[in-house]
Amino acid sequence: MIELPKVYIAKEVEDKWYKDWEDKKLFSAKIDPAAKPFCIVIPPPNVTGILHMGHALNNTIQDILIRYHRMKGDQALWMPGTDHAGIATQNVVEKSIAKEKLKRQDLGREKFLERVWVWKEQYGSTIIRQLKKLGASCDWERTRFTMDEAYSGAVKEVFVRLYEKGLVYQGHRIINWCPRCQTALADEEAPHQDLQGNLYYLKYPFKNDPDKFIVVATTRPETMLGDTAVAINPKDSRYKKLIGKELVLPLVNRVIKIIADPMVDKKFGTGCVKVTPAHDPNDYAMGKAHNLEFVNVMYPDARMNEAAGDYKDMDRFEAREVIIEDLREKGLLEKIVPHALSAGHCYRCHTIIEPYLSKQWFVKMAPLAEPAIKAVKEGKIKFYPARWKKVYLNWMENIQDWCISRQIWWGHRIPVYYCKNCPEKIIVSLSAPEKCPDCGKTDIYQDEDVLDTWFSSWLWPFATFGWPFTSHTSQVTRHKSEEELKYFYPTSTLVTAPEIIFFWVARMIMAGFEFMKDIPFKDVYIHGTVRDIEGKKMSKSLGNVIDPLEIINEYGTDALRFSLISITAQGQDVFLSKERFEQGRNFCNKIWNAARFVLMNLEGEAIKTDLCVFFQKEDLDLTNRWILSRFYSTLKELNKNIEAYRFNEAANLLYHFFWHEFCDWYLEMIKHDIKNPQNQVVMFKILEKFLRAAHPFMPFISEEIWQKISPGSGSIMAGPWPHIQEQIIDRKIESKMEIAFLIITGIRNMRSEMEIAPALEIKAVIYAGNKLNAELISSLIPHIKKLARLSDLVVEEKFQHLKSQLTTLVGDMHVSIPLEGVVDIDKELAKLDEKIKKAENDIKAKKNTLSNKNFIERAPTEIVEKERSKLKELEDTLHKLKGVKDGLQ
RNA sequence: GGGCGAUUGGCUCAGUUGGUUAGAGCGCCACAUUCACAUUGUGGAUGUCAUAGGUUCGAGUCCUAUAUCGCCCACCA
Repeated sequence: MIELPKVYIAKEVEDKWYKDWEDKKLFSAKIDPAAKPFCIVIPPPNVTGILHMGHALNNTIQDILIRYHRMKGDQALWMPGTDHAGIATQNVVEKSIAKEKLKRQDLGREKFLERVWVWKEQYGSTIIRQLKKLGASCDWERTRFTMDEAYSGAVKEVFVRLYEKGLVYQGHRIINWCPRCQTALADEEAPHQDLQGNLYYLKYPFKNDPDKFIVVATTRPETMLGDTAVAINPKDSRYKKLIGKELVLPLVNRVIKIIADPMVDKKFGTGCVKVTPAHDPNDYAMGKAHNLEFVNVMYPDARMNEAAGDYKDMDRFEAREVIIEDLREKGLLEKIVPHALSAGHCYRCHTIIEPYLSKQWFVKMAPLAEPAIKAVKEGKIKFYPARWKKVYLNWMENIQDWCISRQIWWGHRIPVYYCKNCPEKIIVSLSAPEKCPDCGKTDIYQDEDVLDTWFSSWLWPFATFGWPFTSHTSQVTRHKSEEELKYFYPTSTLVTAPEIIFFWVARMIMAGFEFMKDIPFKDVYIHGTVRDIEGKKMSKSLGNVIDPLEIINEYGTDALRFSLISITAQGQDVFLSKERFEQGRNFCNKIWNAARFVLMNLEGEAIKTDLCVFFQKEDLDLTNRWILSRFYSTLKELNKNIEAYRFNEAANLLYHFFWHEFCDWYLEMIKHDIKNPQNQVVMFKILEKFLRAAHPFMPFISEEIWQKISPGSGSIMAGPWPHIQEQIIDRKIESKMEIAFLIITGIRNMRSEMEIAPALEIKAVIYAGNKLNAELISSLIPHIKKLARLSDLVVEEKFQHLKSQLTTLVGDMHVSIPLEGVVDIDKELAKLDEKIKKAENDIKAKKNTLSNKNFIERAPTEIVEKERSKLKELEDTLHKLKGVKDGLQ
């Protein structure tokens, strides 16, 4: 007999087993030609990251897949690592040095980067430690960082290769500029958000007739300082004749021309557009087309610059106010109309983006997109749920060039060098050239900018294996890495959130084709976003965050994982409240106590007995055959659902089987005959196999119990996944038992209705209807008697109408309980009559109310409705009471 | 402007190619406690599956509109 404590205390077992798994290197995967590879690369969390519910969900799903495949015998590799997260990390470290009243410029590039590395060493593994708390079975020895030396080599290699292919180029363009982070951003990094702004109508006087104006409408009046034209639509009859006329730009007194461009919408505003080529992408295009001057009026921090004259040094929004006031004073402001608009916001600091003209590096995307589109269209890569395929294709088919240079310090420095003597010369090279290839001088300096973080993470599925292997010092390790990449690539499944599709998923597919000539992964599982119970995104500023570590602390990791998974329908957002985790905790406790019960009652030999011995003998009774059949049916469904990424279904299968079939029915049935050898073996085997099947979902409790029941047999995670025994699955047996359950429930129901004390044993008669049923029921008599608390159960073939017996129908069988001597029938009848009388009176009263015209007309409709439904309820009750009375007589 | 998702008992949600009587968790009501588990057990109540049409032998599921909510994308100044 093995004894377990009464309550499962997660805290006391989790760390112990995690350490044991790590010590035994159970997470490590290696090349095994005899096994199938199964590989997941983790979406690398930011080094600045701390575990939130999104991570918890994302990594639980990955861990389930990895543990499942590992138990199935695959070489399951979960490649871990972190992302240097350029802007985010730089911001964090800048904040930290700000406490010392320092700016990064005070330290200088080198010193600042030293500080970032120190910070990274100190805090960068926080998220890794937290993933371990979650039970993540990553192959930690492989942990990569996107700024590792080898990884950085891959990034450089890719830049150089793409440059040589003509796919990386430098361009002078309007890009998304974050004035706070002071860097360019890619389009995806500047998501649009709706704003309530104004449309300002400004009057621009004609040069030759200063009393007359043309009126332009703008949402950003401060940019007027940089206007170099006013545009109208060439087909606009109102303004056609004005084309070529000159205006005097107010406040700056620059003479600008009226030009015609088809891009102008006649219907918007006045139909006249101020053109600011240096501050708006459309205006930029017009500026190019019409050969206009480009006047940049802002500093990189969005204060107005010298070109803004008197407004110099004002912030852009302050300048906006002042300019409007100045124009108003001069009578050049026609009106201000409230106007809803949307503007890009920095995805790191939420500052409103300034479209800004600058020189940046870009990747030409269309050629890269082509094979990536094809692969998804042809189904080589599948999205789960499939609807994301459309989102992906839509984006890919309209892909824009990717701005990859960032004006920050933390990141991969662009491998481009310039010669001070040859200003036009661009040297793209993996390492710093010693001298200029043109003039031979050594006055060489590197591009100041770094690369977009995503320009490194798009290589994650293969760069983590050491690609392109140039940094390997020895042939042996190089060979090993190359072989590993061959074995594990393409990886199996990518698990991520929808907002990452463009940033990362799409780009990995492109990089995969470009550099590996193959897809990076076969399946993409997109899970939902974790939200609070009101559907709001969890965020610190809203204060609605549920901290997974707090849940782990309070309820246990398995409770967290199980609860999270069981409510995550494929691809749907998850609405969470703290109470949800009680379900997982309760389930853990149920498993714990069932195991405790089994172990308490287990005799030594059962553990060692081979289940197959019984099967061959075919001498298992109905109950045991039933639970075995149910287990394997469940297992079959479980496999199917895990493989179809239907994790909630999988979790619910485990839950339902264990709680409501194994505990509520099976254990209750065998309880009174628990020392029966076949019950001993079957209950033990089911527990054991269930633990294995539950392990990917609930790794800790399954291991803890496993170790109690199978000491010395190694970790459950290294053991095999239960094998489906098709021959045990028997629908007939299952439906036979279902009939028994219906009978038991029927009797319990009648007992409850008659208010028969639970402890009181009564008699029951089953009129089976035919011989077959009669035989079946007879074999179940002990179970039914026990579970329905019967002193006696008689099975008859033909139904007999007897007095004082309450009957319920189960299929074609009548299940009756004689009430004579059990309840005082006269008393019951009297009670019933009283109830019936009261119901009838109530109904009368309600009907009276409802037939009162005044009431119907004057009372609020909801009150009337309430009265009506009350009446209906009463009528139903009456009907039922009469039914009960009929049965009793 | 385009696209996507959601709408099912009091609450939160499942419901996989259309197929018997639409499920779960939580909550609620009644009963049970020397029994592995009150983080429990037994029983119960609550649904015109958003609305209107259509296809079908059959629709929560498919089609077409409509409404409400949410999300994503987009260069209307």
